[in-house]
Order: sequence, then structure tokens, then C-alpha cells
Amino acid sequence: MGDKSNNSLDDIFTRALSGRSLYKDRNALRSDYIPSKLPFREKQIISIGETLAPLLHGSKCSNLLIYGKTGTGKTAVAKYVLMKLSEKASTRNLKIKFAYSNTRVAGTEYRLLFDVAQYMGLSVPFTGLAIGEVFARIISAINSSIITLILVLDEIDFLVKNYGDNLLYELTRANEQLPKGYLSLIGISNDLKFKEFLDPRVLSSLSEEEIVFPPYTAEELKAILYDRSKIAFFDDTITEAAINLCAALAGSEHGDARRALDLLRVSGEVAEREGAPKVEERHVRTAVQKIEQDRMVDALRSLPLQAKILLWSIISSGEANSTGEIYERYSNICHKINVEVLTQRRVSMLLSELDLLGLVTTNLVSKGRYGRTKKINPSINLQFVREVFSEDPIMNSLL
DNA sequence: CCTCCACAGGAAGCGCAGGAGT
DNA sequence: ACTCCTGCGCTTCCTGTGGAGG
Repeated sequence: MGDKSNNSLDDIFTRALSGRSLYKDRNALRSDYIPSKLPFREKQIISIGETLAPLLHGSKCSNLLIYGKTGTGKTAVAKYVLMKLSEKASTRNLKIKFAYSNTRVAGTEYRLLFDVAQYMGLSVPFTGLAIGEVFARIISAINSSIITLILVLDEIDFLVKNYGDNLLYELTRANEQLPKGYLSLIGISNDLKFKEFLDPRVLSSLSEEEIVFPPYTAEELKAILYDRSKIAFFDDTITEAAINLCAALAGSEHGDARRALDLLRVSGEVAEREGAPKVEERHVRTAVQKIEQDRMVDALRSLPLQAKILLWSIISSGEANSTGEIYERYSNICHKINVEVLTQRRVSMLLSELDLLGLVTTNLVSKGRYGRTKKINPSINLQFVREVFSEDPIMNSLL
């Protein structure tokens, strides 16, 4: 195995040295790249601009809610408009700053505020302070340097679902504590229903203005991919068919531009690795599989030990098992390799996490008199799991 | 129609890590 | 040195439940 991977590594390097690269600028296909033009979003850009424009002559502006499914350009458009706004503001010597936080990536209220503090150039420890303390520091920073802060909360639905609307409530009424500065909110969500979880006062304040981002059509995706591929690839290194296929595949989901761009980027990598002069349809098809496989490997690798053991006890049995049987197998394995056995409640939690990751499928069955249980089926290949798990010394001892 | 199995999954809380302020 | 903060993984305790057998 060592030899083989060394050889292919050699291949990769020699090819990189001898062969020409297909990419002019790979970053143009990354999801956080913000292009200088955002096609098919002119209306949304104008609306957001109109909402924020009052800030430029020192007036207040409405808070804003942005809706749209994943990959419809919400984040890119918001960041784009704010960048333009900051440029305009700095030429006029207005103190307008913006802070961005993705609440799902941040994960907790504390880290959300931590992100905000970072954007403002405040130094705050990444743990240790009370949430209220960080909040107070941010408020006083806005007040003392008399700035206008535009706070973008991406995936705001995550925050609301997991932590309720307390923090949002505080944020919406923060202006009352701000005699000098000003705080404005932009919420971004891909779930329309999250409003139900909001206190009416918060809701009315937050959604003074609402903008909806529709999914891209397949035609629009195609045009976007053409634009980006011109920046990303050298001339004549990508076929029309490949681009069309990427657009069609992503379009059949729900017009997810991020997925389309990912697909195109990976297709390019596949073609490059193969030493092909052009990206073609077959590279896209390989890329689809590769993305899926990479996702699996990542998921498997980052599993905590207990989850690995649990997954192994499911997969190595080969057949569908009930929760009780799995727990039995799991605790046996734990004893064998001298690892602490977790409670069934916790294991049931880990199990639903595995389900969520798509590593196993479960379905609830009732056997009447003989109880109610989940039937658990592995949804990945045993050999594949074995390969990934063998990297882990503890799991390796199990084979 | 009732019962009762074998779990699901919610709620609360514990102990620890990692840090701040005093 | 001491108290107080939050997040995280986990346990304990709990209530809920579809349907075969009585």
C-alpha cells in the first residue's frame, strides 16, 4: 500500500510539473468567493441597497430579513452590498462597520458574539466570559466610538431553534441603550417557518423589510457557471457539455449554485489529475461520486471513538439489528478493547447522529407484544469503513 | 378493549475543561 | 487562591407509544 500511494504521489507531482494546469484561478469556484458581478440578483441587490442607503446620510435604516434556499446567493449578495456600502462610507468618512456571523458555524451564542467582537476589532477571549459581559462590551464599543454596526446573522434559524430569541430580543432593543452609535440587523435564513418561534416584538422589529431569493433555474445556473469558468479555467480547457451537465445536476436539486460550483471545481481537479487537456462530461460524473465519497471519508474519520465502535458493531454484523442487539454487540466490543461503555440513552443519541450523517438507516418497527424498536441498517460498505478505520490505532486492533 | 414490551426521545443536571475577574 | 462563567459529553430519570397477545 505504501509503495502504491508513493507511486501515485510521484505521478501527481510529475504531472503537476510537466503538465499544464487547467486552472487560472481555482478560488473563483469556491463558495466563499464573491465575484464582481452577481447575475440574476440585480433586483435583490437594489432592494438591499435601498434598505441600507439611509445610513449613508446618517439616518437610521430598517432591519432586514433575507430568505432563500441554500445556494441561492443570499450570503454572497449580502456581503457584496455591504462591501460596496463600506467603500462608499469610507470615502465620506462615515463610520459604518459590518460584522458577519454564521450562527450554525459559530454554534453557540457565545461564539456568535465572539465573531462579532472579532469583526469590530475587540479582543475577547474565546471562552470564559459571561455572555452578558461580551454583549455589554460590544454595545459600549459601538457607543464609545460612535459607529454604525450592521450585524449580519447568517442561518439565523439555527440560533432561534437552539437558543430561542433572547439574544435577538436584546439585539433588537440594543439601540435604546445606544445614545450615540447605531446597530442594525440583517438576518439570513433558509427556513421560512422559523418566524413562528419568535416573540412578536422581535419579529416585527427584525422583519421590517423582507427579501426573498428564489432558486436559480437551470438556465441561470448555466450562465453563472459560464461566467465563473471564464475566471477559473484557461481558455479551451472546459467543454460546454461539462458545464451543462454541472448545471443540470445542480438544477435538478433546487437550483443550488454552491453545489454547481463545487461540482465544477472537483470536475476540474479530476480532469487535471488524469492529465486530460479538457474537462469533459465523464469528469463531472466521476466528480459526483468523488464528492459523495469524500463526504463519507470525512464523516467516518471525524467520528469520535465511541461512535466508531458503535458503527463497527452495526456494520460488522452484516444484517439488520434492533437497538437492543446493537447495544449488546457494542458493549461486548467495548469490553474487548477496554473502553468505557456508555449508557443506552447516549448510544441512542450517537445512533441518530450516525443516521443524520447517512451512515446508517433506521426505521421504527413495532413488534406488538414484543416491544418497539428501531431496525438499524448500515448504508455503507464494510470494506470501505474498514479502510478508513484502520487509520485509527484503537480501531485497528479490532481489524 | 386493555396490557405491556422494548425501546424512543425529552428534561435536568453533573463534572469537567478552559478561561476571566478579583 | 478563589469564585464565577459557558460548552460539552454524558448519566439519570422520565414519559410516550404501535400493536400482538390476552
